[in-house]
Amino acid sequence: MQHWMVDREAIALPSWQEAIPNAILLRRDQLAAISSEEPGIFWCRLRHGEIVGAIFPRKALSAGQLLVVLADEPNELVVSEALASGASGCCNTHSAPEVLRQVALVVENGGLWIGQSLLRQLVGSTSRLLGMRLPARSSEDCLALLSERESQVARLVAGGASNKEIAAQLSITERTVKAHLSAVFEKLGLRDRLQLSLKINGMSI
Amino acid sequence: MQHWMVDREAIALPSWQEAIPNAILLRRDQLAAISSEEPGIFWCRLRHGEIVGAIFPRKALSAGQLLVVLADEPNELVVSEALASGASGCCNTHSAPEVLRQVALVVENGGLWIGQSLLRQLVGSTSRLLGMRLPARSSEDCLALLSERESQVARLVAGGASNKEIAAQLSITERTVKAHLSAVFEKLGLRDRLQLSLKINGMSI
DNA sequence: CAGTGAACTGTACTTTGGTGCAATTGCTTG
DNA sequence: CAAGCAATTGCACCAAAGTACAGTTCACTG
Repeated sequence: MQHWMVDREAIALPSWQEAIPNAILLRRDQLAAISSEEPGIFWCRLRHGEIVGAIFPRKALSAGQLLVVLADEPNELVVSEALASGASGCCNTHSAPEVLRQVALVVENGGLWIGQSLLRQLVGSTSRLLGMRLPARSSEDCLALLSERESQVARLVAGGASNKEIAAQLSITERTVKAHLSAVFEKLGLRDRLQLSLKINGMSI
Repeated sequence: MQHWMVDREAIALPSWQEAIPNAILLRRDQLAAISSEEPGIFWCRLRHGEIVGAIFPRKALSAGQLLVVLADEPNELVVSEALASGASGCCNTHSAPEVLRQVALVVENGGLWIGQSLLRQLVGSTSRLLGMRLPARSSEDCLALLSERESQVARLVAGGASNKEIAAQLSITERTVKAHLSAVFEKLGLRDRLQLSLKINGMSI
């Protein structure tokens, strides 16, 4: 997988080079010139006071291209803004090489990565501010009609999983997943998994 | 590093055994008997409605001992409570072995681990509370990539329609609907109509 | 005019999803 | 204990979804 290091001054830190030796270093103004559709990860350094949305519009990313923000001064707001701008991760500019490699691993596999201290901040503020649940979802009502297992399967379907994935996740056969799903469709009066997804996610009756 | 699997019933899932074959399985009531100072990771399964604080007080952990919560029904509140109770990670009870190994790796190195979907929930709620908008590309951004006809088909799919229904609606062949959909999947990097629905409706990715 | 791209369609194929019928296990409750 | 329900799985079958390859038409543009 290709890695691009994007910096205002095109200055690569030693830790970056150690973590990802074969990364391509770019200045921001060279970014437009890269019209490649090649899948890979853009590591974008954010200096003091900058925000991602302004210098790396999310439409600049093709399918299969990911964005990780390296923040000089990481904090709650930077992380939120980065994630909202389509980044798959946000960590400190001066993170150790092992950490950067870890981030790459997680992000490549479709995960989100947030540094430990930042995560604690996020969790902390969420806990403090949350107090109670916001959405009295309609999903609660229909999930209540289902058995425990049916409910698990239904939620996984609602998240976009295939029968094969659900089977692997729950360590059961694909046939069993189908059995549970048929029961769910019957109980909720639905036609297929797409309608189930809409129901669980509160997008329809 | 030692691993302890702690469960109310001392039932080990196959995925756990595959991920960490040499873990020691414990019932919760056997926990007190373990007065070891040995460094390691406690994997504590949380069943429905349970909270960590009640069954695994943080003072039970010695220095060098870490706690990871395996939640049967992971959600925002469970994660918040787990992290607040001193856990270093929280993921789904039925996570795949590769995921569990990934978690172990991160946690052993002093990191915090939260599953991708949970993290998105956390970030989402934080963003909402901070007045930001996470799904900035819910409909418009990704629909902008599509042609007029592709966009129509995509919206109908997002509403739960089948190919046959879409064909009837637009007075074209079912084959043409499939052609448009394949183009949409290609452009947006999606796998099937369910993922498209989630994307259009701003429920995911 | 030549080239391009969107829209449209066909044949044929593979994969995934969903159902019907049947059977086993284990736990719970009258 | 018997009855019932939840969970599990197999086999077979059909329908729906999705892909590969190929082709036409039409409008627009350099």
